[in-house]
Amino acid sequence: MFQPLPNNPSFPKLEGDVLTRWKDASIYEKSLAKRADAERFVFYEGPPTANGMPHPGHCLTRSIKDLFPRYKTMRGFLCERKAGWDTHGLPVEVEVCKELGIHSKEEIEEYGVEPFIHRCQESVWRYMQEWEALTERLGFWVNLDDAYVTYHQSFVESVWWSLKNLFDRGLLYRGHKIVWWWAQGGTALSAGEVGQGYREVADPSVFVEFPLVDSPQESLLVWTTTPWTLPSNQFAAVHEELNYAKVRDGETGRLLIVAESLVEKLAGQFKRELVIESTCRGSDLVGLQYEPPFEYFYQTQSADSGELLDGGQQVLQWRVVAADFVTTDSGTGLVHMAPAFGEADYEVLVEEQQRFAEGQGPQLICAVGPDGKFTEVAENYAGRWVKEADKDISRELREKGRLVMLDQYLHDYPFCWRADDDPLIQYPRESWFIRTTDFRDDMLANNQQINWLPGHIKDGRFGNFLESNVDWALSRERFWGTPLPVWVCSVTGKMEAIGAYQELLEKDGVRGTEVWEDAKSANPELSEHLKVHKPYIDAITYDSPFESAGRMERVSEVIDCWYDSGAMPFAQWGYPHQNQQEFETQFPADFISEALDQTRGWFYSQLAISTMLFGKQGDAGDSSEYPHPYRNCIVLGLMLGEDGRKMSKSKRNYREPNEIFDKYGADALRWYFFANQAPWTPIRYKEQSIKESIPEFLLRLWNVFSFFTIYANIDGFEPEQRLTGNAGELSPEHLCDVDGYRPVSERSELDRWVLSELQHTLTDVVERMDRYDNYGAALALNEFVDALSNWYVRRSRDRFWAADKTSPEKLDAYWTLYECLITVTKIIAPFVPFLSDYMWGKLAGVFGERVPESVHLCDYPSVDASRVDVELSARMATLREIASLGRSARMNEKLKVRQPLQKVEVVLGDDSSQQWLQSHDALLREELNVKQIDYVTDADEYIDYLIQPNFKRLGPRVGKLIPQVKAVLGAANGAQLLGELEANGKVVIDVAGESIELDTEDIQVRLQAKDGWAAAQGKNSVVVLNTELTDELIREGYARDLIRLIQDRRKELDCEFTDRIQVAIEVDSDILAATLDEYGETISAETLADSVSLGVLEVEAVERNVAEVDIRLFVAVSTSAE
RNA sequence: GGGCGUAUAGCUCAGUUGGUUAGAGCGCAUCGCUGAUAACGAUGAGGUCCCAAGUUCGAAUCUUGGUACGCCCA
Repeated sequence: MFQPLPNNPSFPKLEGDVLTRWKDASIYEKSLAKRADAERFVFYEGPPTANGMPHPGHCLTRSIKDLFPRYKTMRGFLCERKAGWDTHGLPVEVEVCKELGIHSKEEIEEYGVEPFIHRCQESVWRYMQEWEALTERLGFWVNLDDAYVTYHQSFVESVWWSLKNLFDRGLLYRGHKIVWWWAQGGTALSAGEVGQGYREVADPSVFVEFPLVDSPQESLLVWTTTPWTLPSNQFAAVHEELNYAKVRDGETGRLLIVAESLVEKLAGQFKRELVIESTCRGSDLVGLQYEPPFEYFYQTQSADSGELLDGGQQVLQWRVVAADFVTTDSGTGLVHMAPAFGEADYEVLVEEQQRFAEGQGPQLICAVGPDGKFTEVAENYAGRWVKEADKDISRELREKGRLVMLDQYLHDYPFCWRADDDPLIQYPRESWFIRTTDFRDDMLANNQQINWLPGHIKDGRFGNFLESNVDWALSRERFWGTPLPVWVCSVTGKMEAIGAYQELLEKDGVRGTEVWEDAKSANPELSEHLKVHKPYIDAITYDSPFESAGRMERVSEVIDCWYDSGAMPFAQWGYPHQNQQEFETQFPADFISEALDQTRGWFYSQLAISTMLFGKQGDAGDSSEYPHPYRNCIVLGLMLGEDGRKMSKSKRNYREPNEIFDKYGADALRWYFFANQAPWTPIRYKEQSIKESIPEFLLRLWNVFSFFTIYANIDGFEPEQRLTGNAGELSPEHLCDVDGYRPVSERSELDRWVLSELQHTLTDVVERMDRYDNYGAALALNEFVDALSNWYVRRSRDRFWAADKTSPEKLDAYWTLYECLITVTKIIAPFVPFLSDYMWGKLAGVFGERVPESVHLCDYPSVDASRVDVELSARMATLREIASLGRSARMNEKLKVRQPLQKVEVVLGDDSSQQWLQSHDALLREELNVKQIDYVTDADEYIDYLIQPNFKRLGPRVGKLIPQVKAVLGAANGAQLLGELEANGKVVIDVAGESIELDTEDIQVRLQAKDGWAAAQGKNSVVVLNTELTDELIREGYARDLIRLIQDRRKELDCEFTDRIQVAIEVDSDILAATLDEYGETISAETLADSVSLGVLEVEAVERNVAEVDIRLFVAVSTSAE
């Protein structure tokens, strides 16, 4: 016997019970053990960081990350799921700084790097419990006990190994990077931090003349909003393709060179006449030398020149160069270049350097120190904060006669998010780079083989990003990160990279290890992993192999934490120092998924590192075939709040995951994620939508499930008694020998239909899930559950309620529904793992140990194509369409279903199903409440046959004639044409002088009900009602009205359904009185009434209305059930 | 400024290689059911498929150009 179900299911509670069972019985571990020898499906966990609270976006990624591994496991693969944690980086440091109430790097150093690092390491786990709780509550099966952690020694050493590999191949180098620099704090800010600090300010807007060396009365006119960068000017840039004009300044009489298209605009701005004297191309200007606005560098370097690679000499700087980014949107079409203070400017410098022979090109000049103040070189401004010097610089330029115009310019400019008043400046810092640009083509080739979902990522966002690849700026001048494993010789400056801690210890003359040992003995609690971190690792030095007097000391930087995460495919195993085999069997990943924001993050870092190490040019592995390290990648959309805007704690525009779990449950949330939209569309996280996934799917399934258990128990349907021995996984092959389980072919059509639909659904789901299309799969499932509930169960009620508990038909119904439920339970297991396992527990649990203890230990049902009956499916669809059309026609005629009708006539577009439909008359009669159904072939009376060409078929054949074919067919006598077609198998029509032969496939028939009939038309059929009502039919209708009113009243009176009642009706209507007379028995039987009479009872009367006649209804409860 | 994406019913979203009646859920209206019942079902109203031009016999779908919004980058 099945365990009775609670009346009102509480999904959250049920999920709690399931979770407990999973944990107590180690179901996850068993699911892996079962596949121990199976083919692998490799999944990589993109490590989240546990020093922030998990939010709804993480629920989405974790749901998707759970769905496919569960699915693949049930499909027979071994899918290990190693968790991981991203633990390094600036966000951790910032958290700790907040705690300590400090900001700048200096303050951290004052506080002490050592205690600071200790705090970072502790802080990393701050929200660990919340993360673990959420992971578990959501049903994300992942091995948290064996998680990889990016600060762990083994992980760090793997990263070192990879960096040493790159270093040894000459792919790691030092260069400059222009960063957003917080001068007061002495630190660079990440893009994210910079983005937070933009605000609108007014900066000076200056137009400055750069007189040409060879023609001092002519000047280049440039524009800048940062006058303080002018002393560090090195070039002026033009666009080669633009037209430039020499204009006479009406006020000074000087010649200015500006973009031609801007002359008018500038004249207006300067409020002076600018007369064009001549024009030229930008390319004509390239190479011209000019005099920069300040002398500081010019006075000593103006004559410096170098040897060009393609021969000849050229002056190094203060000349015009070409650059593509020059536009005429603002400014003058000529751009002042100070490579120290702009990334684009710096790139120009690098390009220029590359034109010269090694060591001969222009060097970066910079008149500003890291503190944001002018250095000694800028004589009169030395020691002044750059922004504050803007005014004086402008004044000096005016005095020199170089300033054409000074104005104010409103724009957005970044400030430090930690110190509102400090504007950031762009500033060059020395930095380590990885030469990823050498691998651009390899990465592109690798990318081409990746299956991206959605597909546009490949050649869109991600492909474009790879196309415009620049070298990876790897180093960070920070504290909590993987130390860059490069040691420098104190004498020669030569360097080498170290690939493991042990390797370091084995160096000659190694010293400094005691710093860690002392710290550890002073505080034995310290994590061993810290010894590979700052400051301990910095203390370790060794004898230089390059110079006997030299010592090797580590460079001070740590690395970008994106490198850590990108290294996880091998670093999670500590490869190659250990676990070689684990790495090899778990590389590359079959499946990963993260949100769109990881395009330049984890998706890139993984691809880049893998391509460099294991790709065609790599030497670290067996240059596996592309793609690696991941084959399929679902890129999730961003998650938005209730209002469609960014989720924001302060706006409170979203619900906390825990609140959702408590109110609706994890399955509701998961189903909402899987079944509401393609996963890559930006998802609106709305409580209402999550709530709605319950009645839409979960509850509907639950109701079928509940219906089954109730009646199975009433009827004593006990599958566990009928099946002896091992029950397998209750698949068809195990059920087929069971007592009372008839072969499907012997069962009723409805049974065969629903089982066919089930198979069809399964086929669809498998096919879609294999393509990583969870949305399509969920839609198919939803449709099946709807069909099961609203057609199969509804149409099978009679059999479930039949008195004969042992009839084969009744048993068929139970076995069919049981099988459907069992199979659905398995199919939905990866989607809604809680409800499915709960259902498994109830439905299969009756077999005790003869079946797997959890649905998650089952195989995914296997597709049995022989059970799919396409014809039956189509016929049933037509039947359902007819039923629906009948209801629609009644609605239009305002003939409610309670009113019986004598007859409907059904016209079929295609009569091949007619016989079959006729054999289901009873069903249709009941659905439509009619006495008789006629199938009509000659239906000219009711309908027009609209004949249309089959466009898809005929289009290619007749091309331009299609409109005329359509017209000819439309004008033809449809019935006649069809008759001819039927008789000859073809018709010939004349169109524009050509005869075209058409067969049945070439046309499509549409039925159009004629006016004046109570008819409704569908795709395949038309249903015409006979609306003529006899007194007899009317009385029958009234009887049903009365029954309903009485039932309503019973409900109002809170009757138990076994309560007997007495009914009296007071009415002034002959026909109603006659109805009562005629149908008294029926009414009594339907309403459990002991008596039904005309008149009154000594109880409260209710006013009601039947057929627009007022009645007073008396219902008295005569006995109560025990 | 560049790249990518999105725009379809009141709301949230589907729409399969272009095929002539564009779908679902929610909401709304009407009706039904009352032995799955604090549920459920049916039917219906509701659409210039953002705009414009083009390709085509035929465009929500393809092309181009706009507009709006989002994300990434500068």
